[in-house]
Amino acid sequence: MTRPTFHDFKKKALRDPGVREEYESLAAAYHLKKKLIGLRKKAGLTQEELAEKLNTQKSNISRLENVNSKISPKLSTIEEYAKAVGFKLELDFLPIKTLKPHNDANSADAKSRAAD
Amino acid sequence: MTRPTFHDFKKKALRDPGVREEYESLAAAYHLKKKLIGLRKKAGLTQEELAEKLNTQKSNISRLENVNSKISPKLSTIEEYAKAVGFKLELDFLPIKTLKPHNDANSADAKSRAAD
DNA sequence: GGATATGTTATCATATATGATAACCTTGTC
DNA sequence: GACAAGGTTATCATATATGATAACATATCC
Repeated sequence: MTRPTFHDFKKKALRDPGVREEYESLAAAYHLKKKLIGLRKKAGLTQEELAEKLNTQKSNISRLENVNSKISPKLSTIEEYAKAVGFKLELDFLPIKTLKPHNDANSADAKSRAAD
Repeated sequence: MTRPTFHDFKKKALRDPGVREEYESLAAAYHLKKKLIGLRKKAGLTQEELAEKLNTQKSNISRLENVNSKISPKLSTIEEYAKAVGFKLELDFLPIKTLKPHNDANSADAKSRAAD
């Protein structure tokens, strides 16, 4: 694959505190939905086709993907969506960085990554 | 009642090919709850203390963490929990290895992922 | 224009997560 | 035994995600 993975991008981007801040804010709401759309299209599926795989309606897929909708989906919904488009959802818990006045070269952030 | 350990659960689940399909999500759910408990304890909080930080009741925290509960929490619930114990939730989508139609009895599929 | 494909929005019904209260169970301490 | 701390379970009320149907909007193609 020529494109950098999300992990690669993330790793690099998070080194920059400015980028990190934006990343954090986007992560929750906006990023997920764009991510889902991207995965679905990568799988070559329309909303209607995906809806059929998930035994639901295209309007519900639209609502899930729509940035304007304020819903916070259930975990299982995202998991099923991911599986239907060929991906597995993984949850990572990253320690919240308490910004110290000066931080050394090797921040312990990535090391103390708390996910499996 | 006695709660099943993860190994008990895994053995039982993998023994029956019929539940193989379900294994991923169930294991993920089991893992999540264990993960949450670990993070809370690492933060040095009791269920009651965490409940207070989240403006809710300890019984609700228990329900969320309890393996026996069949709920699939909202993403926002997990996010808020994580934040309250000092972590940030990140979602990653990992491509599912597409298996060849060669499915004999001991496919290593679930095995490789189940390793912890 | 008419038709098709894709996605959106509105609305209602239903399922389920969460809030809240109370009772209960262990374990430990006195 | 009495008590407290930490966690569990049951139950009800409420909030909200999801299921379902229909109408609408835009393209695109004939």
